[in-house]
Amino acid sequence: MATPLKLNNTLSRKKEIFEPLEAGFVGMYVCGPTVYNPVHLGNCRTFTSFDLIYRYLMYKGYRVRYVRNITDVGHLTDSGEDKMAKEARISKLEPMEVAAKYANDFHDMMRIFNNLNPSIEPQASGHIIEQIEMVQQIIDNGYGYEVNGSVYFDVAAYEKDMEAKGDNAPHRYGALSGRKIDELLSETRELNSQAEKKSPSDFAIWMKAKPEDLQKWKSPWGVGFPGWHLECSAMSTKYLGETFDIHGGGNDLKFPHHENEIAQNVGCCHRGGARYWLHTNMLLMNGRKMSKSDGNTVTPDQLFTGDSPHLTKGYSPMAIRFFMLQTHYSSTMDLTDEALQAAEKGYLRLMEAIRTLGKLEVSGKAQNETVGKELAEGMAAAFAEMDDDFNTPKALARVFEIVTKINALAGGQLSTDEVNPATLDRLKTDLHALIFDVLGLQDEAAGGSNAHTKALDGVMDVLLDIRQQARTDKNWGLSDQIRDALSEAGIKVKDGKEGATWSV
RNA sequence: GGUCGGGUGGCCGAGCGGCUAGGCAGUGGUCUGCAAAACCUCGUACGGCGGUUCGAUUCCGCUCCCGACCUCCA
Repeated sequence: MATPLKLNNTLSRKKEIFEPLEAGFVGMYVCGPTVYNPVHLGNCRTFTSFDLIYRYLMYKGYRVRYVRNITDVGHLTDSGEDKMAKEARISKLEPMEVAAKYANDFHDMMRIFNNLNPSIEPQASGHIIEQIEMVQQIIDNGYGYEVNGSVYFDVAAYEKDMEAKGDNAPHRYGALSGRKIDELLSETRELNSQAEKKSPSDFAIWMKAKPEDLQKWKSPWGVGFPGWHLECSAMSTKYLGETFDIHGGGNDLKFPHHENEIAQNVGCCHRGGARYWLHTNMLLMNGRKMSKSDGNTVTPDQLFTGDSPHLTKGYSPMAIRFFMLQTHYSSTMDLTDEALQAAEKGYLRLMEAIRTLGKLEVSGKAQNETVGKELAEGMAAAFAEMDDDFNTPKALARVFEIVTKINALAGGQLSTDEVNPATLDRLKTDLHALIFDVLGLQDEAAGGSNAHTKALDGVMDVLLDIRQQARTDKNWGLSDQIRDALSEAGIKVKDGKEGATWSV
């Protein structure tokens, strides 16, 4: 650990040095998807961001427990219907079938983007008992009240106690999202249960079920279901404890979801849950919000196939992942066809350079090893950028400076005498670790070791030998014919100083 | 309307009180039978108007525009 890991804590709005509760261990909770429809591309970006954070924490040597939930109950639409139930009704499925269908879809997409599985992936409907207990505890602590079988969180009562603790109490309601409690209290909102609540800013932690509701459980307050927000408080507490290290999620969840989560945690356990909050920013397309209603949207599958009016072609999952990595997780990211093309080329150049590095041999005969030192410094700088709030765009910038040097060594513009073999080995190890283990990229063009790729290697050797003979004989017609025909077949031939190489 | 975050060269996108981001595209070269690739070179950008400062793209104020949340959405 050359430099300390710093991260931007959205709770304090400051960049802070990360110190886990228990040395060597990290507990991280990330709000997962509500599984009522196919995964949104924005979801992919959010979870890819946390994947990289997860990977980097592990690279730093931490043992990480990464909890990412699946919400399958309690999340209501604006008309007050449960999202799961609505989809179940429309598609004539059991709510659990809806959950399974879209959870599977979600997992498939996570795998395609090479996101690691979390350590634990709890589902809200599987933690009803924990949620009921939490509601009870909140009531017992004086922050919840029951009306007609529903239970609401009493924001005013909560805030009064927090205020009494002093102005700097970190868990005052609104502290995370920058909301002013007075404004929230005076806001009038058209919610279904408005009449039952003492105040508009109160929110349901347990909701009475209507007869037609499909997902409902018995509770001390009658048959009902837990409120959205509660599942995250209950499950993070269960698996990570009343206080844990990192809580993440999309920017749009800051309010009310995360604000309410903190209130529930404190309201139940007198502790606020996470010490560091991380929020990822939104994905735009062509400078505007992705929105189904005006057609300014694209699905992950469309992105792969290119089947969209917004795209000129399809892009591979790793090109897209690389594209995401070129933007900091906390910045809005603008998806455009042009930007994707640029990212794809950059990704391919990076992969090519890593393959070149694998074949590179150096002598280290020169005394000073000047180039070797630059390579080592560049690599250290890249990791230092990762330590600075997971700054992947800057880390990649350092990597591309290394890429140029690798190519120059291979092309003869830089002398291989200037790099020691040990330095080169170290570079190979570190670069692999950063690109594949931490950033989670994969070399899509790298051949496997199966019989077909071996056979292709053999065929290519034969063809390139024939072409080389033709070139020696100055038979340009034949050599160009081979090159053009291979190009047609999707194989690029590149003539280098030490013979030709090829790539798919 | 309220709260918050942005507006950077042709495109995307980092960053910062004075010193090269990086990728892609473009310029001119080197290499090559040609081409591609690779390498070298160049480009002097920070929405507008003021202010603070020896000096601001970077700090402050105002203004315009965009986005997020407040209301379903990562």
